[in-house]
Amino acid sequence: MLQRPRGTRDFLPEEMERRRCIEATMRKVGRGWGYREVCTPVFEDLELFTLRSGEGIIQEMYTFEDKGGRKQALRPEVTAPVLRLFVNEGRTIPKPIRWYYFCDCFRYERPQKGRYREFWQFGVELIGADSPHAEAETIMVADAALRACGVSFEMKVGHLAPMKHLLSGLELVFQRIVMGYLDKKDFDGLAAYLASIHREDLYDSLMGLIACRNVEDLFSLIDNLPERKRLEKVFALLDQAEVPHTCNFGIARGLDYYTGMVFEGFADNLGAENQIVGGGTYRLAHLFGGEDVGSCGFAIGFDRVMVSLGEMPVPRLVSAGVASTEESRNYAMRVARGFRASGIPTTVDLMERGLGAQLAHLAKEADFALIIGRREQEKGVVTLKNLHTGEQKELPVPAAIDEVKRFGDR
RNA sequence: GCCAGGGUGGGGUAGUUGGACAUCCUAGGGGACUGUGGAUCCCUCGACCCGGGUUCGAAUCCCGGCCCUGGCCCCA
Repeated sequence: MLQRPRGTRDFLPEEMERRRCIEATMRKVGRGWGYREVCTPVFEDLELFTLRSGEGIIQEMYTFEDKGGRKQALRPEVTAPVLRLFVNEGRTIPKPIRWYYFCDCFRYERPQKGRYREFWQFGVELIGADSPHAEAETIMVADAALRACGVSFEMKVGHLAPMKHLLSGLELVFQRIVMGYLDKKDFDGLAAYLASIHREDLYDSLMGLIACRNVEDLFSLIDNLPERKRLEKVFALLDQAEVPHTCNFGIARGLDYYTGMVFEGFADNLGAENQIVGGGTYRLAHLFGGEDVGSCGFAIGFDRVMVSLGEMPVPRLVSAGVASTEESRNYAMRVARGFRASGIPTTVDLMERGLGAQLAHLAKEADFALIIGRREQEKGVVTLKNLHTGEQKELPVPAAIDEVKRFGDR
């Protein structure tokens, strides 16, 4: 038998309803902060992603050559496509640009809990602004989105400037290696590496830096940081907005295009793959031939949010189904049309079953049964049966519709 | 790429010191039943992950692969 590709998932209606509900919550938060949805192709020129992240990522992407010989890739993330979109079409849009997206992405990696080869990301990009207010807003939106969904998480906020300041005496390649060790929390490896390049002196200050838990700690360690004012402002804004967070100046985010504030959020109840959001301030547009605009953004791992939330109940549309005798079928169809026109999902029997069997089936799927036979047809009414309580009464169609609506969505 | 544990009808399971038609529940389909049946009765569909090997005989033992679940690595 054919099976679905490794690392992918099928979703049955119940789970889809749960996913759509959470998705709608995220969209609503994004929209509420003034972000509007954009959509980019599911595949792009491979170069778009290697420009952003380096050749090394090719082995973790779904790549292919199209019939014209072009090297293509399924998108492994959405920031690069959105910035490409900005460079192509966004130049004349007034800044700052607030965009959000909800897209599926693809990575060829070994699947495990919270990691799939096809996964969904909700993210925002704030293009053309990287002020402290912009940086703070980005974190606030991420926080609001996760909070609205009911996720329990911890937000760690940092800034690249202090670390770059400490490492300013090193060449860029060495800086990256050091930041790699710090990102992995491999302190033994770090010490060994620093020794190998004869910069043991950096070890203590680096360890001091990552031990900082607030800006006061930080500036007692480094008092001549040029970015001091803006950094203080970001954290002050977060405090004023009462966005819970911890400071962590060891966040390196492993990429060169991040330029300032960086942040990561971790779900409280997940295993190895517990990072549910990541973002920061970056400069990327110039790589794609655009103007060099500062931007901020984040991406939420939607599937991890779903894993973290578990099996929560979701409001469901109240639904009805017609149980009718064959002779009254035409009248029943008319009644069903009226219910549907009022926004109530309504089914009719397709199996030519008896009235009893129709009711038996409806009891498993619907909230209300609309029993329709000769009696109802002659009087122009419907017998409305609440399938949860078993109560039933004869009502004119409009009154029956009101009754179902009054029952409300569950 | 590495480590551990697992794969029996659609879902959940019994059975593995090798031995007959592979157990049960549930879901699905058909019929009886024709104004209340989420019922009852009858019938039915449907599985040992794949490929080799050992053996008279393999769901059961061995090897390889695939997939699943965790973890490591990576994580844009």
